[in-house]
Amino acid sequence: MTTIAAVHSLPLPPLRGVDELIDIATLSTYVPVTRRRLRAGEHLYRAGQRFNALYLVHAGFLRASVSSSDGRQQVTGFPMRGDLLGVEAIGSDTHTVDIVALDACEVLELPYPAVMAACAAMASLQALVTRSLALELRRDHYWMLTLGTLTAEQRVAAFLLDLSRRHRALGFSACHFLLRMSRVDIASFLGIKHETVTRALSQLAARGVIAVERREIRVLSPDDLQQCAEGDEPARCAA
Amino acid sequence: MTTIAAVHSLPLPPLRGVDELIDIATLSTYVPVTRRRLRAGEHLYRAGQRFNALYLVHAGFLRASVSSSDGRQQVTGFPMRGDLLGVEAIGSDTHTVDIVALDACEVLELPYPAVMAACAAMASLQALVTRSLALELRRDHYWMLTLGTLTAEQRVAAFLLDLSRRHRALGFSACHFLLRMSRVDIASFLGIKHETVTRALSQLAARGVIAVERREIRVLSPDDLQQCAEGDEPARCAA
DNA sequence: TACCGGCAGTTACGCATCGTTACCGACCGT
DNA sequence: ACGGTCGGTAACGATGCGTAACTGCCGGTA
Repeated sequence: MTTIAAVHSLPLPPLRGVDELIDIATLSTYVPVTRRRLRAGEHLYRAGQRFNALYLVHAGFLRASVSSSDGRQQVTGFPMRGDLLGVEAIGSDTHTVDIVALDACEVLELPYPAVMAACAAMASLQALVTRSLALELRRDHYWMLTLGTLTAEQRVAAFLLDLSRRHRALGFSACHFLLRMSRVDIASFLGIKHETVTRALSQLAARGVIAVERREIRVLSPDDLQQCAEGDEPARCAA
Repeated sequence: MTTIAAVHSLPLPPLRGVDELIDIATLSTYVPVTRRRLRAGEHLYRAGQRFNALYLVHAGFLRASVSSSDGRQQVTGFPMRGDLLGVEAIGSDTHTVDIVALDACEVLELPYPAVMAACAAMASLQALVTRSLALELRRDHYWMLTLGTLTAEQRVAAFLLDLSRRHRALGFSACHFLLRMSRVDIASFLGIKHETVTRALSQLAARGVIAVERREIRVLSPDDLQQCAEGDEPARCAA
């Protein structure tokens, strides 16, 4: 009621204009863009390190996480091609997030003072950075909603659905892909335990919604998966 | 080990430079700042509405929330003086968040195209907006960590601690304040049920850490509260 | 190639935390 | 005085956690 329920299109697309940003950045004489390769397990940067560059993911999959002084750790996302990393450190002098490559990655390093200087000269670049920041914020809101209101199995379904869509947006198959991250990583991201992730995957597989073989996922019925990721029970047979 | 555990100072301070931004904005001939008053329960804006301004909270307390098409709702924060609202809509043409006043509020409305135009002319204003965005992102990361790794009671303790610190940062008392939001709001924010919030508050009160009388909170022992909000059990007597 | 150790993943079982339901009291505005 | 909303408490039960054992894959090594 009231005006219209808040239906912001939730499964947010990755940053548009990746190539646009690449063009802008590389064409700019202000910004000396360097290409950096990472092997699986290698850190792009760690929390506490001095912040002096933004990074645009060009290929590969990564994991972002934060941790507290008492040792707790929380995965906050799984960046892939098109995502701009490091923006959360703007205004701080050190990073607050750990970024680690899950497989072979290639990122473009944009030295920070230079980027900001270029932003002052190029409104389009500034807009791109700001929009990237805002997009990230909306993405976080989506996951807060998901983690705050859904059960363990629904979270896993929502996670797969998100991965599926992001893969499609990058030109990969939406119904057959590889999980680059471990069960533990998924569990941390979703705020549950890794056994529960396994249980949920098995459950979804048992219902024929997906097929799982270790890290290989096949989405057999996207509609059912969508159903599983939503608020209410998907199949209430007899009650 | 490695470099040093990721200990980014977590209970993040509210945006510094509130008055700075006010000055910049009001002094600017580009931005026609208008003051807007809200009564308790009134919306500043709703998800789906056209995005055409940022808002700087000057006085009062508000509640931010997102919701999904299937009716789920999640409180994402409780903005107060110094917070810049609407930034998450940058790059979108409609809002994705609901903002409602919890008591009498006063906000400064900064028409959006004008602000961005002013940003182009004033690097300091641009920096302020960008930093505000990044700060919000780090705040979200902190709450993801808190909600993902702590038990219900620890979350409530962390919530009180955060409120306490924000009050102090604004010049209010850190050990005696009023909850402007209902138990249901707190529960939604923390990803638990309102009865559990009540239980946790009662439990903390029983231990003498705080005193609760409806919405009136007294922090009797800040250190113990801090202890309760941290990873491990605060008091392991015999085991 | 064959062996072996280690890690990731899976499954089962018992249990604790938190959700559910219900009821009651306090405060608010009309 | 009244009804409604909000808050507090308690009993019950289910979701998901902890532990533990087992499997299979992959690395190294001889």
